[in-house]
This record gives sequence, C-alpha cells and structure tokens, in this order.
Amino acid sequence: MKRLKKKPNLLTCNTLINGLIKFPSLHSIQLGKQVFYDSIKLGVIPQTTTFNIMILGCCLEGKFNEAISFIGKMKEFGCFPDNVSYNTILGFFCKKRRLKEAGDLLQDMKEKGLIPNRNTFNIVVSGYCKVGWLKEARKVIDMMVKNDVLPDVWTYNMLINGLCGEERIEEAVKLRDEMENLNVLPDVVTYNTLINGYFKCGGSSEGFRLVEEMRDKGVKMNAVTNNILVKWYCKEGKMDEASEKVRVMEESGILPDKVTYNTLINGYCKAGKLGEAFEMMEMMERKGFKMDTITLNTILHTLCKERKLKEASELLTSASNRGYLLDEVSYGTLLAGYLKDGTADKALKLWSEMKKKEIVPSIITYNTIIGGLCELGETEQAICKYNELLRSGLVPDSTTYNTIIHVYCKEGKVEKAFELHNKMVEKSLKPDVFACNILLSGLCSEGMLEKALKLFNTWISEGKIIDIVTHNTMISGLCKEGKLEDAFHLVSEMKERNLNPDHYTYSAILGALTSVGRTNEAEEFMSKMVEVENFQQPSLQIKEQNVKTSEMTEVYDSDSNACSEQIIELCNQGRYKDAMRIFEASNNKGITLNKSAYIVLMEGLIKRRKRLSKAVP
DNA sequence: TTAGGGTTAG
Repeated sequence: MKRLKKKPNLLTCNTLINGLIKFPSLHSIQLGKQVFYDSIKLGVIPQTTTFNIMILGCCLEGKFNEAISFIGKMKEFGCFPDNVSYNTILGFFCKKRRLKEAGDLLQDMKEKGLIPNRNTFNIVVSGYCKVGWLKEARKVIDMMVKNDVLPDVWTYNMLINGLCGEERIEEAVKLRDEMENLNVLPDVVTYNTLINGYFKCGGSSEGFRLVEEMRDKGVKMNAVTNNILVKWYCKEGKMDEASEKVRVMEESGILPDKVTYNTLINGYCKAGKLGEAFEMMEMMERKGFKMDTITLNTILHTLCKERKLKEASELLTSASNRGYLLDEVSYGTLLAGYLKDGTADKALKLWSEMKKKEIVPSIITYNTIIGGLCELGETEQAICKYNELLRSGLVPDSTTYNTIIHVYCKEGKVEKAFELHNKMVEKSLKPDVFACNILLSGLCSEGMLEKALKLFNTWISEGKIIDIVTHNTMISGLCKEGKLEDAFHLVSEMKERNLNPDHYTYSAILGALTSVGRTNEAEEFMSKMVEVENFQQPSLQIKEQNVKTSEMTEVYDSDSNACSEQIIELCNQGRYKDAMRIFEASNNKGITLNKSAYIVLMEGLIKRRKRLSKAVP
C-alpha cells in the first residue's frame, strides 16, 4: 500500500499496529510505530484508539515520556485522550512502582475533566498494594464505594495479593470469605494468589489444601497454578518432583509455557545441576519458546554466583548485540556480582552505563547498590544513591530503610536513624526484627542504654518478634554498663522464650565477670560456654562434610575432564555444533561434565542467535 | 482494534 501510495482504511492500520505491538518479537514495536507514521503520510487520520495503541507500545518499551507526549499530540489530529489513554500509562507506572509519576498523571487526568472509572481505581489499588501501602489501598476502595463504583473480583484479588506480599496470609483468606459473602465469587486468580501466598509463608499443606478446594468448587486450574506448584518444588530442591509435575500437567492438558521452562531452568541452576539446566534451555527452544530476558538473567546470575564475572560481563554485551532485551535486572545482577567481589568502581561504572541507556533501576537494584556500597565502607556513595532514589519517585521498602538505618547507627547518628524509623512507620511499613536489632545496637554502642531498654520493652509489649540477636545485643549492652544482674535476668528470660544462649551471649557475660574480678563465676560460665561450643561442634562438622561432598562432585574422572576441555575449546573457537556433538556423545555414555563446560554450552546457546547488523530499524 | 489482578530472573 505504501509503495502504491494507497490510503489504507483506519481499521486496517489500527489492527496492523496493534498486532505488531503485541507480537512479542524484536523491533516489532518500532515497526508498529513506523506503520503509524507511514499511515499519516498516506493521509490516514488517526483516532483516539490509534493513539491508545501507540501509547501501549511506548509503555511496553518502557518509554513513558514518549507515551505521555502522545497524549499531547492527539489534539493536532482533532481527537482527545480518554480513560484508556491514561489508564494504560497509569497501569505501567504502578507496575513499576513509580507512584509519584502515577500520582502526577492522575492529577493531569482529572484536570482534563476525565472521571476515573473502575479500571482507574483498580490500577491505583494495585499500585498501593505493590508497595505495601495497604491502608491507602483500602481508602481507595472506600472511595470507590462512595462513588458508586463497586469493587469487583479484580479489586479484591489485588488487595489479597497485597496482604500475601506482607505475609498476612490469614487476613488474605478472611478477605476471600468476605468477598464471597458480598457475592463476588473468587476465581482462579484468587486461588492462585492464595496458594502462592501460603507457599511463600511456609504453609505448604494449606496451599495444597486450597488446590483441592478449588477443584471441589469447580474453579479450573490453569498454567499459572501449575507454575506456582513447580516453583514450590524447585524452591524445596525437589527437582525430580518438579519435572514430574510438569509431565503430569501436560498429560492433563495444561501445557507448560515460557514461565514453566524458566522456572525449571532457574531451579536446576540453583541446585547446581547445570547440565539439566542446559537441557531445559534446549527443550524450551525445541518446543518453540524463545529464550528471553529472564532466561538470560538467570544465566547471568549463575555466572555471577560461580564468580565468573568476566564471562557475565561479556555475555551482557554479546546478548545485547544479538537482540536480547537487557533490562534493569540484567544490570542489577552483574552489579551485585561486582559488589560482592569488592569492586565498587566496576559496579559504579556499570550503574552509569545503565543510566546512559535510559534503563530505570527498580527499588531492588537501588537496594543492591546501596547495600553493597555500605558493605564496602563506601558510606558517602551509598547515601548519595539513597538520595537519588528518593528523587526518582520510587518508594523505598523495608530493606532500603534497614540499610540506611544501619549506616546511620554505624556512624553514631542514632537520632537520624530514629527519624528514618519513624518515617518507615508513617509509611505503614512495619519495622521488623532486623530494624529493631540495628536500632538497639546503635543505642547501646552510643551509651544510650536506657533508651535501648525502653525500645526493647515496647517491642516485647507490642508482641513483636525478637530473636537471639535482640537478646545478645541487650545483654552485651547491659554488661558494658556493668549491669550484670540485669544481664543474668535477661539470659533466663531468653531461655523462657525458648531461645538458647549461644557463644555471643556467654562471651559478653564472661567478659563482664572477669573485668569486675568475679573469677569463680567466670570459670563456671566458661565451662558452660565450652558446653555450648561442644554442642555446636557436630553441626559444624556436618557443614564441613557438606562442603567436602560438594567439592567431591567437582572432582571428575579423566573422561569427564577430557570431554569438558574439548567442549570449552570448541566453543571458544566458535565451533558450537562440534561442541554439541561431543556433549551428546558424552551424555549418551553417562559422563557428567564439569560446571565450566555446561556454562560455555549455555552461553553458546544464547549466542547462537545471529548477531544483529549495526543498522537497527 | 485500545486500559486493570495471579506464575519465572536479582
């Protein structure tokens, strides 16, 4: 049509653009945009729907500014943005937890005279739930009722998911009952959310009970249910059961999808079974699922875990040249690898590289860099990134707060630490036992024992969880101030709470006793300490044994070594097909290769995709 | 032909 200079019909254009944008292939979104501009040149007048499809495309690419600019462009063509235009962008902002930008957009929407509909409300509820602001989510639901927009099964499902995210599974189940009473029937998503929630909180038997329940109630399981179960088996290290589950599901007509394969690949990598992970990557492609960003990120993580940072960095570059989409997780993964390796300079360089590519870090990546820099003693740099995070409009989570509170305490800025703690509470984030321990240790090391005791007692009276570290922190604080009797008292309280004193407890007390010359008691404690150490000995031995066995698996026979070396050499020469032949032959002989060989095979599989020409459309 | 929930990577 373009060649014949014929003007296409608007519906044809919309359908074509929509198809391209939703078709998950490389550059198809850019192609969709090309069709949009070509159509205009051919005289087609786009309508709101056309713009909305373009907006979706921009959002899928993560180009939010461009998406917003389309809202402005509509006027030139005599049309106006509608709820769909705004809800699309709003949804993506919420998905990415960029609440500040979402709020600004909502304001703009209202100024344009558009009235939020049920979708708009539901998107806002999902945004609040994603960052754990459940009180705010509830407020939105109240507002919905006031505006005569009744919450539906989507609204409830999101709130249930929010509760599960906070590990408040009992309340989530209660909400499910509540919705049933209001005649909003739970669907497969409700069940999937709750099953996943139970698995997350360690309630696997309740999770499986819900699987039965949904069957009894006639709610059909789907691929997502399957994937949640497979994930659980993987997490438990039950890889045989995980793959058996996939086989059984397949027989019952629920076909594995991309998520299933990625879950299994990750499971095998985590279990150190790299050969099986590689086979699963091959299987995925054979079944017609292209490996994607998540597969790539899984392999990147495995490389980093194996401390093969050079390989990871090379894979990041070459995968990008081969058209894999890199995202902030890809960068965040390598970033974590560098930080763990102690190379802050490389991590910071990668951070700026990511920013230059306009890839926006999520809260997890911010937490990685902030925590990593703190660990390496680069406090100033860490605070700098924290400030950058606050400016970005992302919402800090409890990991962020705990990290910064820890830094403040370490620097003796206890007041600042408490300010942050209060802010955390304000944001309806519940300070956990980590936050408590950090604050207590900050107070004790600044000699503010009274305040520490007050916090400790408040914490207990509120029924919050405390652990051995909490007790040890207080005990050593008391010992440092010479309050030995109080320390003894706390040791017995600790035992009453079924927490066994460990060698930190005893050495704190021992130190205090010797420094005031109570040598007899000190000796008595010493023997107790030895008992504890002896008691710990067997578990230490088991650990050592484990280390040995895992090392043992690294010892391969000469056949294995020869094959592995040959494969690595062939891959290095770019002779992937020959390497595969050796792999298949050794597989048939039942030879297990060493990890490095599997890793080069995995890299090879990713790199097999043709290198893109430099002129990208 | 356009917008909202649950599953995979750190």
